[in-house]
Parts: sequence; structure tokens; C-alpha cells
Amino acid sequence: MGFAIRTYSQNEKLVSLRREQIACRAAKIFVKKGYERLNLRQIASACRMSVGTLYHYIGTKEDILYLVFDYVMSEEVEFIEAISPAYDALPPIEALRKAMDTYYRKVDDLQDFVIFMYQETKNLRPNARERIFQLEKRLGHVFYRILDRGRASGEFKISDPLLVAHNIVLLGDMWAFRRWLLRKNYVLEEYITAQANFVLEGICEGKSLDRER
Amino acid sequence: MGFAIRTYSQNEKLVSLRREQIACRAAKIFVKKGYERLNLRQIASACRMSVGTLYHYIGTKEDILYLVFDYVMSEEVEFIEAISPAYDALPPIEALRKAMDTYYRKVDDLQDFVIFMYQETKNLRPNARERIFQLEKRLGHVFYRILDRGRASGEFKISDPLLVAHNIVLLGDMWAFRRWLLRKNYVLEEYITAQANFVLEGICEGKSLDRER
Amino acid sequence: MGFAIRTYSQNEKLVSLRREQIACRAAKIFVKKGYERLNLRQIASACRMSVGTLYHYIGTKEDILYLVFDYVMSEEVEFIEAISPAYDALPPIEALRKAMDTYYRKVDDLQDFVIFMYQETKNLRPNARERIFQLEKRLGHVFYRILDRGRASGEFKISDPLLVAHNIVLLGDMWAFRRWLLRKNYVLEEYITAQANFVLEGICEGKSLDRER
Amino acid sequence: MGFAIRTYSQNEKLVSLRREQIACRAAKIFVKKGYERLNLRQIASACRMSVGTLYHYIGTKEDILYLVFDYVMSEEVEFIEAISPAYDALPPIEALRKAMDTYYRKVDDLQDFVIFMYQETKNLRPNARERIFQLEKRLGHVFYRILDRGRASGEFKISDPLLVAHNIVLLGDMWAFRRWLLRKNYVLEEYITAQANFVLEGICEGKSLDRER
DNA sequence: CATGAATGAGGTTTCATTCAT
DNA sequence: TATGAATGAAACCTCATTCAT
Repeated sequence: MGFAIRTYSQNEKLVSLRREQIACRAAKIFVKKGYERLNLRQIASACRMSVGTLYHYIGTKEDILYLVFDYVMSEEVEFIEAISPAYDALPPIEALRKAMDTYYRKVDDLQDFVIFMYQETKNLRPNARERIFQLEKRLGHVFYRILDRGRASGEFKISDPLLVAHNIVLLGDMWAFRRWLLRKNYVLEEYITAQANFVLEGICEGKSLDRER
Repeated sequence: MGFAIRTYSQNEKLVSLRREQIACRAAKIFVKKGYERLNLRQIASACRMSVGTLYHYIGTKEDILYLVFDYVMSEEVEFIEAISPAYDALPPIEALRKAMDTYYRKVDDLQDFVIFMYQETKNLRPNARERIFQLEKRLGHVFYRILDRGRASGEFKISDPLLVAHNIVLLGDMWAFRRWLLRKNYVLEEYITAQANFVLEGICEGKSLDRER
Repeated sequence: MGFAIRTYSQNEKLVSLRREQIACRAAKIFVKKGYERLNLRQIASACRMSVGTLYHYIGTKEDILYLVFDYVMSEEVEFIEAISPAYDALPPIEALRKAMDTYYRKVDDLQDFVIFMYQETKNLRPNARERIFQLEKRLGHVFYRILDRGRASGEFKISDPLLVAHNIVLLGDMWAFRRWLLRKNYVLEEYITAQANFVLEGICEGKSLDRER
Repeated sequence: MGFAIRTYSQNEKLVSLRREQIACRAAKIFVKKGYERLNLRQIASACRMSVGTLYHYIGTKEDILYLVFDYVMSEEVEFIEAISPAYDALPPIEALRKAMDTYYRKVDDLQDFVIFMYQETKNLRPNARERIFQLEKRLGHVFYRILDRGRASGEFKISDPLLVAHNIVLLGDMWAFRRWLLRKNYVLEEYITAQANFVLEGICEGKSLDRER
């Protein structure tokens, strides 16, 4: 892990349980009011614990931020990775559309959290930040695999699949933190199709793609 | 503007002068340490004023954040817009490459500030936030104009130029807040070329683009 | 005793046993880190008990302080008193030298504890403090007996043997709490001889004392 | 000084003034209730300042302890040193009696503080402690000068004047922290005479001293 | 106009003690 | 009997804001 969070308990099971409670419940108020704006009393009450109990399982307020990050990012990544094998059975174009659809819907679902991630990353200690970066890498990898397969089969022509993979993730995240602008012109489904087209037009060999919409 | 910042001074000229001093100098430490992490004493000292003087020209700590946002965004937008007319003389493909090169270099230049923008937006009051959004819109518009011209001339085929314009801005910003990842594989110039290719491949009619690099 | 410590146990044997464990083990960390600086978790762990168990045999954190005081003072006094009768067989001068040697070496041995005594006395409840005072009195009495015998035999000329007895004890304690200063000029043996000479020169009739060293 | 206390003020005069206020007023409640037992609110209120103001002139609670130590010790030492030259005009025996009388009366005066000193020394940071040690050294030196002069003139016969000087100081301090015992047998004046006799009997050549009382 | 000393509410963190298991 | 999780009051310290000079 790179670093350990202080706890006064020896019972590992309990520590895990409580930390998951903390992460899960704190996440809800963190995305609403922001990390710095919430004090320990508010956080503890949202976690349905006393302040003292909270401090049995964490060492610092910042540890809670890390727990929340890790919890939600892990959920997200695991959710995406879980369906990843299913894409192998589909032709690359379709697989990419499906993967983008899945991820972009997830972003829509967790939009408060995505914004939260972009805004609070700097408050993390470097080694906690490193762990989050690893999770983001895994997220990009799901798209990378599809792109690579398409390239191998000759359907895609991409000079830099890693970059494209990250672009895809980022354009999904944009749905969350540019919503004030995008919501005026798109509903989610339109946005997904539009960005999928944008990406596919750039990478499909011979313009063979069947333009959706 | 949407809202006014409290001041104890009647001398408008002086108010403007002091506020520009504040914005310009506070910007430097805000991007380094973050808004919430800095206290008024530190900010005042960075502004080379006393705390009391600072409060003659602002009403609230948050006002400083707004001043900084407005100042840097304006600088950035004015910089981009200033050269925008020059692109009209170039063929659209070249114009887009040039505009991206200009903006992406600016992002590299102001990378701390770009991150700062993404991270501190939440701390702004809604009407201050609205003003920032307008500036971002104008930024997107610079690219929109080029895309639109290319579409009119038949060189580009784009179903949604506004979206593409925003994608271009965002992929530039990514250079700042994904630097930990991108810096491993790219130097700035490579990144600009790669993203320009990515965008142009998606929008150029007949694949006529002369692939750089 | 003057006051009783709360316990939840009826088994008196067990209570005594546990309390001795507590006193003996807590003493070791108390002298190192100080009473106020240690919390119950640290104390319990040093006592090789859980916090809960600790509270079966004490009522208050302060009770532990008292147990430690009492335990170490008793040890010290018993040690000194145990050899006290042996001095009766020696000529007073020699007896005094021997007694001082014994006590001063003990102080050197327990120097952390002696300092601890001087520093933490204030944290005791008055009746606990009274018990400690009694023990100190008994310590002074060991020297008093020798002085009194010397006076009776005409070898010593002392107007106030009780005062001298206390002076002797105090000058021994000084080895502990002025160590930063004394250690520069003396090793323990030199210090003992020097102070013994200082005392004996003051009380010996006719300067008959055989100056050592 | 070896270390500096944090302050937010640049005005050195004011800093000195406020710190003296703090030292002087905090001393009064420190000796009554003990350093660890008092919280910042109580201390601030005793200093007739708000907690915030207090923290303009100190960095840590411990700094207050140091200020108090330094203030009272300095007062004490300066008081003693101020009269020190006057002793040069007196014969050594008389000078020593007078100096002891002065110091022991001061101890009686500041007895709460002397106890406080012995009890709280451990709570000081090492470099603060070092400064206190220096002051104690200067205190011993006042007596050392007299002893040395007596030795030079042949009136005293002392193998180790530095040790005797420290013994004198310590036996004075004993009046404060053994008061529970000494008060039963002595009033201050008797105690001073008794200890002066004890010391002089040990060091006077030819028992020439005119025993008082 | 400019200053920076003063304020006290509110922040995070610790800890003696209890009590269900 | 032994445990250690849970509690919440209270500790130390910070800081945006005011206002007398």
C-alpha cells in the first residue's frame, strides 16, 4: 500500500468494517459539501459514530479523504473491469461503443464524485495520491485493451493507443465537470454517441464505421 | 459582473489598482499552496500589504479567490483571443494546429494555475462561478471559429463543432492535470502533435491531412 | 492508609497481586516519560493488561501514581532500613560513611525515580501525599539514629541532629536532580566522599575525623 | 538564547512587554495549580488577554512555562546578584551569614515558585532547560565568591567550594519543598541560623566561628 | 489611506472512563 | 475475570475579521 493509517484496534476485521462504513458514509457528504468545508463533528455524525470512535480507525482527517477516494475509485474501477472481459467477444468498434457507454453512464451516476476527485486530489498525501493514480491507470487500461485489439485486427489505425485511451476517459469525466455547459445541448445518450463518433472517426480505418445516432 | 466586492475606498482608480496587485500577487501563492491552506496573513504578505489594507479593498477571503480566478482567466483568454484573428489568414488545418500549439503551450506555462482552476472552482460563490464559465466559453469559441470555417470550406466534416472545440480545450488542460502520467511518454511538442493528429484525423474530409511528425 | 482505592474484585489476594504488578511495571515508564505524558493505553500496555482489567483494580489514573510512589518508596526505605541495624555495630563515623555510601548509591541507581518523586508529588491527593511524607521521615530516621548515637558517645557535636539527618538525605537526592552539573566534576564515589567529608567536618568533635581520599 | 519563541508581531518592544505580562501573571496561577492542570483559557484569562492574543506572542503552551521560569528565576538571580558586591566589604563569615539570610528569605517569599521549579523542570524543552541551568549556576556563584574569599584569607578551609556553594543553595530550597516537615520545628529565622551554623562549622578553620543563637 | 493588535468561535485531536461481551 | 470498543468533553491551537491608532 505504501502507507498505513493509524488505528488503535488490533482486530483487523473490525478495522476493515469500520473503515468501509466511514468511506461509504463520508463519501456522501464529501461530494455534497467538500472535504475542507466539513468538520470532524459533521463527518462523525454522518458516519453514525462518535468523534472518538472515528479516531480509533483513522489517524488524521486527511485519512478519511483517502478512504473515500480509495473506496469510490475502487468501486468504479472494479465495476468497469468486471465487464471488461465481455468486450472481448464483440467486434472492436462495438466493444468500444459499449465500453464508453458503460463508463460514461457510470460518470453520470457518480458525477458529484468525479468532480470531487478532480477538486480534492491535491489534498492527498503523495503516497495516497500515488495509489489513486494506479486506479486511474487501470481504468485507462480497459479502453486500451479494446483499442489494441482493434489495431491488431486492422480495424483501427492508431499511432498512440495509450493516449487515445486516456482521452476517452477524460472526455467521459468532462460530462461531470462541464455539465453546466453540456447539459444545455445534450442528454446523456446523445453525448455518449457524439463522443463515440468523435473518437471512432479518428481511428477507424477506411471510414468503415456505421455512424450511429 | 453579477456581484460587487465590498470596499471602503471611494477612489475607483485606487481600488482597481490595488485589486490588480492583489490578484496578480496572490495568484502566485494560491497556485503553489492552494486557497484553503493559506491564511490572510500569508496572503497579505504575498500582496505586500498589511491585512488591514487588504480588507479595504475586499470584503471576504473568498473575494480574493474570485479576483485571482478572474485575473488569470482573463489574461489567458485575452492572450488567446488576441491572436485569434491571425488564424483567419491560414488554411483551417494549419490554423487549428497553430491555435492548439498556442493554447497547449500556454497550459504548459500556467499548469499550476490550470490545476488550481479545476480544484478551487467549488469554493466560488455561484455568480462568481458563472463569470468563470463565460470566460471558458470564450476560450472554446476561438477553436469553434476555426472549426466552423473549415466546415464551411468543406475541409472539415464535423457533426458537432462546439463539442469538438471543448474537447480540444480539455485535452489541452489534461496536459496540466495528468502530467504525472503524460510526462513519462511525451515532451510537450510531441503531445501537441499527437493530440492535433488525433483531432484532425477525426474531422478531416478524405484523410487529406498531412500527418506531421 | 488514609484512603482506599476502588476495586471491582472481592478477591483480596488477587487485588494485591495485580496492584503490585501495576506499580512495578508502571514505575518503569513513569520515570521515563512522566505521569501526565502517559495515557491509560500506554500504561495498561506497560502493565501487560488491558485497560479494562486495569480499571478493575484502580479507580482513577491518579491511583496508579499513588501505587507507584508507594511501591518504590517502600522498596527504597525497606532497603535502607534492612541494613540499618548493621550500622549499630560500627563506630558512628564509619557508620555514617557507610550509610551515606549505601543511600547515595541507591539514589544513583534510582535517579530517574528520585527526580520523578520531586516532580510528581504535586499530582497526589493530600492523603496520598501524607503517606509519602511518612516514608521520607523513616528514611531520615536511619541517619538520625547514627547521629544520635555519635552524639551520645561524644564523638559528634550536633545542635540539631534531625536537621542534619534531613540534610544528608537531601544532599544525596541532589546527586539525582543536579546530575547535569555534578557529573561534570565528580564520579559517584568522589561525590559520596566529598559530601561525607562536608557533613563530618561540621559535626565531628575536635576534628578527629580521618579525612578520606 | 539558543531558541526563539514564535510571534506574529514585528514590534519588539510590544513583544517584550506582552511576554513580561504573560510571565508575571501566569506565574501566579502556575504555582497555585500547576502547569499541566491549567488550560489555555484559564491561562489567557489570568493574563487578562484573549487566547488569540496570547498566541500572538507565544508559539506553544510550553513557551509560557519557559517564560515563567525565565522571568522568576531571572528576578531571583538578579535580586541576589545585586547585593552580591555588598558582601565584599564584610568579613567572609558575616558575608556568608548575610547572603544565606537574604537567599533563604527569598526562598520563603517565593516558596510556591521554588516548588514549582523543582516539579516542572522536566516539562521544558532541553534548550529552555539549559537556560534555566545557567541561571542556577549564577546563583551558586554568589556563594562561591564568598567561600573563595574566605579560603584565600585563611578563614575557611574548604576542599570543594563549588560543592559547598551548591549545598547552600539546595539547603535553602529545602525550606520550600520540605516545609511540611520543617515548619513543625522551626520558624524561618531559626532555620537560617541552624543551617548557617551547620555550614560554617564544617568550613571554619579553628572553630573560630561565633556560634549564634 | 494604512496598519497590525486583538478577538473568540471553531477547528482537529486526545484521553480517562464505562460497559457489553 | 478480562477485554477493548465506544464515548464526548475538553484540550491546544488557528484564523477571518474588526477597529483604534
